[in-house]
Amino acid sequence: MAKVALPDGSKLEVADGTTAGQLAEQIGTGLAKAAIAARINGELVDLSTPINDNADVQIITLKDSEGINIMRHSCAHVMAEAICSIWPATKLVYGPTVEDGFYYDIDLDEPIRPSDFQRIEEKMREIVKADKPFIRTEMSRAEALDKLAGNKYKTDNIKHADGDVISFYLQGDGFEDLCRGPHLPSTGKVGSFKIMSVAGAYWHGDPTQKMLQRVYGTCWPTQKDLDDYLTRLEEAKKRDHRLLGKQLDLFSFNEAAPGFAFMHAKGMIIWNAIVDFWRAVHNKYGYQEIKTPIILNEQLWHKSGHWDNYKENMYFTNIDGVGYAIKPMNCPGGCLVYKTRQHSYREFPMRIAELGLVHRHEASGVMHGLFRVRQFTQDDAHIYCTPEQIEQEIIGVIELTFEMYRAFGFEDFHIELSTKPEKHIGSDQIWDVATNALKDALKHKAIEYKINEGDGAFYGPKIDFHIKDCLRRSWQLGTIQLDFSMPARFNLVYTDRDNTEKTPVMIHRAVLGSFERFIGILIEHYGANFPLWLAPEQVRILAISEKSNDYAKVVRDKLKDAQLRCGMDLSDEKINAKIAKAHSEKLPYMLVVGPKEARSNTVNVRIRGDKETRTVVIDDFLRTVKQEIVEKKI
RNA sequence: GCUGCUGUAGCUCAGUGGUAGAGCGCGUCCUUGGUAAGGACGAGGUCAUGGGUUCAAGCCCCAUCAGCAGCUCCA
Repeated sequence: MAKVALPDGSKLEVADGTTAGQLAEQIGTGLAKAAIAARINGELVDLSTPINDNADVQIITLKDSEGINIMRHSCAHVMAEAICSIWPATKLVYGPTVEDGFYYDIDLDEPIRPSDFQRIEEKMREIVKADKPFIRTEMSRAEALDKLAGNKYKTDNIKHADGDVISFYLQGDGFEDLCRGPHLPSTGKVGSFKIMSVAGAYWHGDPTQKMLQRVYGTCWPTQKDLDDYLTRLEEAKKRDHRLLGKQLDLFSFNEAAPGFAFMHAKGMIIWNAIVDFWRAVHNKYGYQEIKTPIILNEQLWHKSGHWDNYKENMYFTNIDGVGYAIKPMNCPGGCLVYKTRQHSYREFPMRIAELGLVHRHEASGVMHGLFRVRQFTQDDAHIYCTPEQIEQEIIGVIELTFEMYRAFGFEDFHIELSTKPEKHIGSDQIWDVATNALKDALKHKAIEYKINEGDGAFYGPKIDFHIKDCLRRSWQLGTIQLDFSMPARFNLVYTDRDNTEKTPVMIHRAVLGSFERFIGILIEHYGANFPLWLAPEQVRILAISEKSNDYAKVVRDKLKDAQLRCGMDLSDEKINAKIAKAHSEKLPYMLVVGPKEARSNTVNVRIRGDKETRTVVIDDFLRTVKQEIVEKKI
């Protein structure tokens, strides 16, 4: 008999050789039915795995996230079988689970098209209906390599696998695939699925390798779960800043300037509101603001290291036969400003901000609305300080960053620390000092972070602040980069207490990152329902009929005098249509005015997303909304 | 940059080798109204661009440009 410990602490005795699946039956028929895999002594295994003595065993069901993932992975195998049966020339590569689904990379010369999805799904349904058991077989690494000799993808997978035991899974009596497992007991346990998309993906993520086809699918325990997921995707798409930006006339793009955004009047109102706020916060945190040229002599970029490390991303031009570059970063220009006069340690830390317009040549395939463009405005700053001041300054930047993010209602962001890349300037020792300074500051603020080895800027390590868009794609906002190299390259100096000249430390930092991207993120974050302080049109007055147009104008003038961004709908439409239109334009406040309101000097206030209305005197309305703007209420 | 898909009215999209379509929006007129879209009429097109096939191309073929999804890369 073998002793088994269950997650609730209870102990159970089972006969030697009992499998995890049989154990589930022993615990209860309900559990046995729901069981799809097990965790024995911390390791996820098939239900067919025998249990040895003194094992901790947990039966995994679809209620566990591991269970869902196992089902999705099994679904990937079902899809692989379906694809192989339709296109026998298919060579399978790798089929992992991802958030909300799975994909399978395949090597097949004939492109799979969205119009093929239906017949793949039909084939998959056949396989699921046949309820074929997943049968695991194991062999040694050498045997596996022998078995798959000639299959470069699978032998490569074996080489990357841990341990000496290599496993295969057979679905029924036909399709077999190399796989670590575990899997569902049989294909019948696969829930509701859908093929989502197909796209190219390099083998091993390496652009020099063959482009494979990556078929994405999703899989959920029930049809309702799948439907809910698809509905969620639809809802998310409605928040897409590219659609909302067009619908609400905020910005546009044109073939004449791919990757360069045209900001429209309404978009600029949001932009300027953010700039005003940004200036106020930076003033509070002791920053000065400068502006440097967009075009600078090529020699400067040789000196800064950009020529050697960033040239592929830069645009160049020529003035009177002399080479110039369009700046991709603001730091060299900032260094020139620093050098215009002497500096003392007494001035430090010197926090110099710049809303700098930079141009970077991005590959054509990576452009993405306002999130990835070729021209953007960075809310940049360079802090010049002594080595002793680094940690405190970084802490200050983190506090400023959090204060700004909070003002926009962002709570869900994560932080990454990136270390020395292959292409870099500066000694290893300098990199260690800089990296540790960033780590210490994060530790001091008790901030959790992820490390990205080799992802730093070429001049120093960095801390990045990331946020997710409506479709859960992650985007970088702010960044803090420590730089010991650029000040030396530009011979920046300050006079220290002991009257000797020393090289300052430079901290590059951006909080919102790029104004363009940040506005895109805000559009998705709010679903374009901007808080009052950001809304392009804060209030619209809707006249009941032409007879009330004059009163509407009186109200409008009063609100304009109070600095509110106020529009007026005097069109030849009924009030219902005016409300519907204002609603579709996501107006925060609608003021309906008719003869009644004109008589009493009031407005009937209708708040976005609220069916209730109330009538108030104009001055009361003004007081309330002005307070809401001052508070930046979200 | 790579793989695949897409490109038709301001927007969203139908369109089967043989006369260019709808809804919304826009303009004019009617309507003068009370809380999420009143009615009539009208204007609006180099079917992305350039080649090719064909008696005939929005539709088929090739190239280019742009967009979308993903990969790689990045704020």
